[in-house]
Amino acid sequence: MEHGVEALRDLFRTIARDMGLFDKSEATCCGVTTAQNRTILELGYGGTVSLLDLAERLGVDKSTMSRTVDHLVRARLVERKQDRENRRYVKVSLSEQGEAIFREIDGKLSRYYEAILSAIPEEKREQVQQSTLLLAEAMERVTCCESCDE
Amino acid sequence: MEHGVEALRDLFRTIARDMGLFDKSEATCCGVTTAQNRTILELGYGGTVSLLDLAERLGVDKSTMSRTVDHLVRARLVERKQDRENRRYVKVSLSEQGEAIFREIDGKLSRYYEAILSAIPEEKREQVQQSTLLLAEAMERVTCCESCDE
DNA sequence: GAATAATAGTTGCAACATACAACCGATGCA
DNA sequence: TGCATCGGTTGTATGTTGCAACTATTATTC
Repeated sequence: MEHGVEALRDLFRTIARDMGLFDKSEATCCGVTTAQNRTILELGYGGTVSLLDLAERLGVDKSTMSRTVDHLVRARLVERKQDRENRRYVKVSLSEQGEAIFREIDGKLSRYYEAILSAIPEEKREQVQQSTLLLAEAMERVTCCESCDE
Repeated sequence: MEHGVEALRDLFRTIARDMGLFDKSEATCCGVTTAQNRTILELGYGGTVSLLDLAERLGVDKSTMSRTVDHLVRARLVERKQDRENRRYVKVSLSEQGEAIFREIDGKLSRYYEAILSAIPEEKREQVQQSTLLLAEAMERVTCCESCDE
């Protein structure tokens, strides 16, 4: 079990690396930067959200988020709307063109994960999927209960 | 199996998100940026490498790499040395202080993955580790054989 | 062996990402 | 009514990113 940590870490290093590379290629293919890509995905999956919400989900400062949204608005991919109920809030959502880009990226992602699944021996797929779920749950529990400096 | 792709993608979204957040916190905790952090890790695990090699592994342009190394050299964490055999090459390696930072980050990573493993039911750990290996192998095969636009 | 090509790296440039701090307007609370 | 808080934006400074042009070094070709 002890040496297993090292192995797990190594594996995650390659996984993170591969995901990062795909992330980049996927973004540049669609003519957006990776930060913009992540924003589009978050909006595509999560629907309309406030700017601060968006910043929190992506783990960036609200000022950074504001400017990334600026770029996307200028590119006509995203729309800013003031919330009528509470005028402090800015509701951010995908435009028509933004939705199109989202569907394109989403399709790329589906094909990517489809390819990964296909590359796993058929009789192992069930096990891998179940394990991925366990892993995701474990990570969720760890990241939300742990500060960085202890 | 078909709906499994969607599930897998969703899981990976949360995994990628959590890893990204940890990546960031781990870097800022040690006083370096995430790009610098990745560079330090690559040098720590991979030893002395050429600049172009480093750029390729991290998936960035050589100019970007050159400048990131600049910053690390200025911060005394990394050393540049011309290769005597072939004077075109620049050998990049961690300095004494760079090694120290690396060990610090490496320790953080170990504790992180240790925590994740601990958060997985004991009787499932073996399975999860095996699955992670399968997944990493599958991703490796997919990313290296696939262009982004098909 | 000299001309040429290819390779490794650096630098100029322009755009974007990033965080912190200061600020502004809107809302909540006392 | 006045103060605090909250959501966002803007100023500032630094880092990241890629493309293209450049230098220096090595390999190739004739």
